[in-house]
Amino acid sequence: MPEGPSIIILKEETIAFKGRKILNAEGSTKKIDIGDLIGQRIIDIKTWGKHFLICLPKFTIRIHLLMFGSYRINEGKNATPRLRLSFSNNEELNFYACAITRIDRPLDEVYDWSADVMNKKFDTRKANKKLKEEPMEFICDAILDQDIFAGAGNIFKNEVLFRARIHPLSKIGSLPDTKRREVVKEVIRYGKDFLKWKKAFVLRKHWEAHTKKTCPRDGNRFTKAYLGKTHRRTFFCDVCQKLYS
DNA sequence: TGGAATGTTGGAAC
DNA sequence: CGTTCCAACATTCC
Repeated sequence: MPEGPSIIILKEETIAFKGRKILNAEGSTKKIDIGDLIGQRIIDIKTWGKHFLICLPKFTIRIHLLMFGSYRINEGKNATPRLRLSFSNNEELNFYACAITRIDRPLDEVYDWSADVMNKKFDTRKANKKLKEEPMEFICDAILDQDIFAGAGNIFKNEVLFRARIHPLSKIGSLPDTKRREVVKEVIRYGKDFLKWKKAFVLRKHWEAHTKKTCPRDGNRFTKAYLGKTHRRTFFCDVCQKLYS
């Protein structure tokens, strides 16, 4: 479900609930006091990276779908929702297997919108600067760093490195300037492609590296390895993806 | 059918 | 005290 573009789709599907009053709230979440939501009006719906944000007058509900989270709009499914919001006209929002937290501070204090790869305010120069400040980091870790690329996930990582022809264990500090900038550019470009393809239900069809066995460029067998700080699965071509070390 | 996967967190270990 | 490591969580698919 959940890399940045999927959360954009979630927002588009729920933005009509902006202005609606929550008539009832229930669910199995223990991280927030659900009773506080009842009677509140949704004043906005926002996203930051993989965070889905339901803004109420005095606080915000943050929903993170993690790896397995899901949602249903105006219907349920055969599972206990972590959070269900009910509205007039029998309309409802259901969220399952997600992490829910409450944010009491102003969102502009909590979030740097210019780090969100799906936000038009994303600041390419800042991202480049942050990358430069971590020369010893592997590039595969940097792409997953939500402080630099909020919303980018493991699919982004594999696809972006393939597009830029960079080996995942390249050190940031060893990348030529043009290559480092290319990474930033490709993250944003892949975000747009991801959103477009996901909406058309053809995301997987367009994977060039993620889960793939052979390189579409040269036919070489992809390497699959669990790399970086978080040991996430990484697919890459030893032939065409250059190691900068 | 056991294992793995688009992810994060919190606490233990050092 | 900072950093690193890992278990835990939870659902779906092959």
